[in-house]
Amino acid sequence: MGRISADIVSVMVSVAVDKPYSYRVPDGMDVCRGSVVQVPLGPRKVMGVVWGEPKDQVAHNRLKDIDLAFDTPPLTDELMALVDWIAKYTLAQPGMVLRGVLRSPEAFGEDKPIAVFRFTGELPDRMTSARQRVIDVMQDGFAWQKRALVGETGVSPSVIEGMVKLGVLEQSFVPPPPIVQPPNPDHAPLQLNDEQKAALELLREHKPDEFGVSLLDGVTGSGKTEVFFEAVADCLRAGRQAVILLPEIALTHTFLKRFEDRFGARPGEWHSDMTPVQRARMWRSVARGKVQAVVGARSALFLPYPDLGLIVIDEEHDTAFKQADRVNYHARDMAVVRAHLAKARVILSSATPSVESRNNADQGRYAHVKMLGRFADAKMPDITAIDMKEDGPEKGEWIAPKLAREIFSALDKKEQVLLFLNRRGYAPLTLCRDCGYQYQCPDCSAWLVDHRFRGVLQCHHCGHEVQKPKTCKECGAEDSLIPIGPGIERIAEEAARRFPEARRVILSSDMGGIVAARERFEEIARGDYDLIIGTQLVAKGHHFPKLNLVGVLDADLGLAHGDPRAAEKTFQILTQVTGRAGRTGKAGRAFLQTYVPEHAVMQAMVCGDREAFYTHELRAREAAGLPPFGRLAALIISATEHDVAFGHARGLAVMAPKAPDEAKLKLFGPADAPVAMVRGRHRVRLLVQADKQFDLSGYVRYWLNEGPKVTGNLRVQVDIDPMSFY
DNA sequence: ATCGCCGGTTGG
DNA sequence: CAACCGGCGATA
Repeated sequence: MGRISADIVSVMVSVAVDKPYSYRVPDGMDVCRGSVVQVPLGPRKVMGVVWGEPKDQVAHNRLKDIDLAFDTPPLTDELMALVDWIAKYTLAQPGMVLRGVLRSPEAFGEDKPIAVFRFTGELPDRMTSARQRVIDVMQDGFAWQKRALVGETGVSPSVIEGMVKLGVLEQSFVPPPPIVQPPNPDHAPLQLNDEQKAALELLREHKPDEFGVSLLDGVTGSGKTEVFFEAVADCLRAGRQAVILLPEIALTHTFLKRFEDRFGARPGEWHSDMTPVQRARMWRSVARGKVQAVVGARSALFLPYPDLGLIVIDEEHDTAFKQADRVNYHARDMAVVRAHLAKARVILSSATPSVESRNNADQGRYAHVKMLGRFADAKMPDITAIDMKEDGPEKGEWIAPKLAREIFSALDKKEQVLLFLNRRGYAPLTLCRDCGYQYQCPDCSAWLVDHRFRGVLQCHHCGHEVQKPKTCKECGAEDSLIPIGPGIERIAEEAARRFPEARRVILSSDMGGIVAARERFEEIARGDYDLIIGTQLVAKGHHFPKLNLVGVLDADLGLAHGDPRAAEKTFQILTQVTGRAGRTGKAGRAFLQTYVPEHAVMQAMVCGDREAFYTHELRAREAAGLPPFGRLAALIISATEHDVAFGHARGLAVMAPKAPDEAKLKLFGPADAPVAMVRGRHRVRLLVQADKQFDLSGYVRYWLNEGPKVTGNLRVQVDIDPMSFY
């Protein structure tokens, strides 16, 4: 459309409405498709984007004027098409998807000029020592910011103001410096080994201005980052922007430093602990083409790059890329969509690719770039399974004797040891020895987890907490509560008892947030600790060069549950966590405590045979028609009354439209969800399975439109391509 | 008669 | 999504 001559346009507002609204363009305002505007909507003002010509006729007296058009480049057709595509695919309202693009309303102000001071050459009538010091540092003739000047000279700000009044200094305003310096693709190219060179050549088979996806499938320590940095350099040389998406927790100072070392400038950063002002500046700078490379968490995918050329998804298998609230999207899949629209390239990097990506590579849809680490100094860890049925720990202990012996010997040799247990708190269940009462969350079907450090029992689904009672709240018995099963705090307690000499640290996501966790990672890498006791968090952390022994206390994780991805998740986390051992030069060792040593996942781990795992898992998925060979959609119907939720779900089930035979449509449920109640809402689940080719989004949309009306406190959540099944 | 809460509707 | 509107039960 370009320049719009019509005086009425359609505007997508960043509110949960399902289609664009019409607005009048006031005289003298200039807008085009993609213009970011503010419009009145009912009693308030909201952000929106001019989506095109008006589609529907709106009565003239109801039309309102656009308030203002922001001074920012219009959104590209590519980004607008992405919003439409995601809305259609995930069944979210397009306005809500747009909200993820226009993250901060502040983004559209101007950059504030900054005040600087210069020495005029005039001397004050009365010289003081403070004034002299200021003049001394300003002899260089450069402009100084007040803050810097105060820091340099130690004088108070009022001295500077006084010197301005006397005409000794003059104040002026300059535009703020760019948010980042441009990265230089040729700053410090890395020395690649033969395997890395070969991988880079394969990546380069995709032309820089065409769509293409590569799976960079390389074992831990094979040097994938260096390889995709070179692909980023190629993209920058072609004059297009590149973005690297990381799971939030992996977005550390260390990663940014590596980028800076390679490109001579920091990348644009985008993550959750930026202030709104930083966010606004970054958004604006990206939109104006002043940022060539961004490193960020999942939402960095939605920044307004003028000409995006490369998207790297590091740790592509990580479930953190799936957003589970508001709009249900998987950043990895949406990256492929965006790249398709932008004629850009995608690199999916992982040591444990998702089964989906692996299958796409096997089928030739993605280029499969393998790095098996034969040329790097990385050695595969030597993994042993400990059969808990035969060689389990003593009663009241969780560390098997064999593992304990290994820990002693590693500590003797001054090697770091990691004990991994994916369970926060002290004990997952508390019960009364006298009456048998199990402490349960009042609002969820879940046990309350004993968090002994804080003295509370906590629900891990809704966060509900109670002080741990002295007497049983059911029978009143004193000191009768006993912890059942281990959590990370209990392992720490056992470790303190058995390895008192070791310098120990606990790492868990409920202990201080992302920033604290990153600090701990750096201390660990420096060697400040001998024994690291951690949850999932440590698997995603950074490289620990001094770590040589890993003990996985419960390798079975969620294998027993009905989650179709349980085996994959277990394989990925075990590979990651055992891969923490012995990364520099020599092979580390890992021990898996398991009740099912014969399970395919354990066998693949022990034999170091990742291919065996993928072959086995792909075969199992194909036989069951599960992703990537079939498609799934999950519907969670919830309400405060169980019967209401269940009744609605049953109503939906009987109304399910017929699909053609080749769709291979199967409907499961309704059934209570595995976690049947969360935050006081009963949850009932419907699961739809269909052929890979079938338009499942379209089917579900039609179904919900035709089905019974959602009223009262009923809620129907749709999750296309669900990743978890709780 | 009035207040406050809830659920449902609307917004151009 | 957020504001508003109307209905209804609790309250003065």
